[in-house]
This record gives sequence, structure tokens and C-alpha cells, in this order.
Amino acid sequence: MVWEVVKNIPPGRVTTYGAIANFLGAGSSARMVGYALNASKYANEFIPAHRVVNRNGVLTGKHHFGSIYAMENLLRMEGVEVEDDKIVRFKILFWDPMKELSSMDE
DNA sequence: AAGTTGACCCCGA
DNA sequence: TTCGGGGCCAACT
Repeated sequence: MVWEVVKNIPPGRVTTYGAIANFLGAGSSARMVGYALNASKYANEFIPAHRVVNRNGVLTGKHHFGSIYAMENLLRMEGVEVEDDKIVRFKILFWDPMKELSSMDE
């Protein structure tokens, strides 16, 4: 499910682990989202996990990509400014699944 | 089976 | 602002 949500994140936008966890159900603590994303590497398809950051807009999961610069490069490639491992204008680029996917279900 | 760990989050000092 | 403590829940030892 986490992957489904992440796949719906539009390029150039980002969201947080907590937002996804909350969207899927308050029960799924944010840690599980990260865990699921870690497993996304084993997925059969591409999961834009680089568009998921922590609540501060910091690229905490950069170490889990091939290189610690991969995540940052991917984001910049999509037009997201990254400075000191943090996303610039994070509040504006923030993509809330609660709002964007509130209408969709199943 | 029990203890640790983790791509997190929130609160108080 | 930084530091410490608690909560969270599935996976890994």
C-alpha cells in the first residue's frame, strides 16, 4: 500500500513518512513507512522513494539509495531544490496524500 | 521466545 | 536551538 501511495506522488513534489502513515491509518506508525520503502528496492517496479522525506524535509533516507547523492540528484532532476540535505520550500512542494488522494479509494 | 533496531514523530526542559 | 525521553509496530537477531 505504501508503494501505491508513493507511486502517486507527482514529480517535483514530496511528502513525508508521517503523512503516508496517517493516510493509510494512524495505526501504521511512520517507521513502518520507511521500512516498506526500504523493501521497495525489491519491488518489481520503480518506486519514487526519493520523494519521501521526514517531517523536516530532510533527506534522512539518502543512505539507502545506491549513493548518498542519488536521492538528492533525483530530486534536483525533478526540479526540487535541495540545500544541506534539506528540501527548499518544503512547505510549498509538500504533497499531502490526505488531500490529494482523499477522493480516491480502492 | 525475548530483546534490538529502524528511511519516524511529538513533547518538555 | 539542542538534548533527553516516550510512543509507535513490524522485521530482524
